Amino acid sequence: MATAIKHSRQRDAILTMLRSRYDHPTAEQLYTDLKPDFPKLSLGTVYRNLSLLADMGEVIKISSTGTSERYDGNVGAHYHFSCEECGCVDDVPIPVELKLEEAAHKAIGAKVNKHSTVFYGICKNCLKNA
Amino acid sequence: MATAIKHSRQRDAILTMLRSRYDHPTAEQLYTDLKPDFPKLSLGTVYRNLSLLADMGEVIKISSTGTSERYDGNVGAHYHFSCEECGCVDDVPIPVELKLEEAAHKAIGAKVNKHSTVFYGICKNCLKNA
DNA sequence: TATAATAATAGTAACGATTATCATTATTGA
DNA sequence: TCAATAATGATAATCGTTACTATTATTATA
Repeated sequence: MATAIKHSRQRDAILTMLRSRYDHPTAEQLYTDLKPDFPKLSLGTVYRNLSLLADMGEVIKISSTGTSERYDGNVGAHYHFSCEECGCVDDVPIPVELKLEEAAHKAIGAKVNKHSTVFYGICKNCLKNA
Repeated sequence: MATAIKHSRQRDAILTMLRSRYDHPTAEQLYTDLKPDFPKLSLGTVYRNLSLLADMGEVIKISSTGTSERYDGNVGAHYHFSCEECGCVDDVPIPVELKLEEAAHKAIGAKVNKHSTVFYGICKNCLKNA
């Protein structure tokens, strides 16, 4: 039988924090920001819970050009923008073209579960400072 | 002044091989497949040239969920599909929605240079074997 | 064609993000 | 309260990628 999942204050805190912010933090950033509340928190615990939450569909992992993965507590379909200058990742509030998934399915015969779109360029802030 | 670029048989071979195949190989795969022709080839050389070629716009780096980056010799705008079962990455031959870039620009005020879309699901082969 | 200047390579060490290990702690059901 | 066991914290290990450096290959010039 599947292993039962037990509650954990750390996991709750990770999910709560992810849902309360919109900067799509890395595991390291979450670790740093949760440290004050959990002085004994371990980075491994953050990673372990993030992948657990991702498996459970509570969290989304954002893979973009750059070193580390970022996480998002908003699991609804939406787009992201990644700044090539400062590395920030923002949400892009425009309607998601879900019909592309159907088109992709027809084109290659695969079962398409989701799609991920990341826009790349220079963010508003970096444009201003240039 | 900028450092001049000298020819290199290795770089040519990497680019030629990338352009001749459609499986979006990793640096490691390219290294393995080029080894017979270049017995002294170094993995570092493959990485160095891939990022050089990417900077020159001759090659595209595909970031998807999974461990290593994949590379594509087709630099035209197109979509990719990543199989959650076998890990293969295929092209998705459907028209690219370039107007999304304009919509993204209007929505967040950023300068949008490009966008990358990856579909996720189960590929045709894996569906057949299931 | 030989030579000098220097970019690129091969080999290897270093690095950083992520995962695995394991003794200890926290959660949960009885 | 207690027993069973999942989760943690601390740390080691892994793996993809980058950096370093002596040697080799390329290229322009004499």
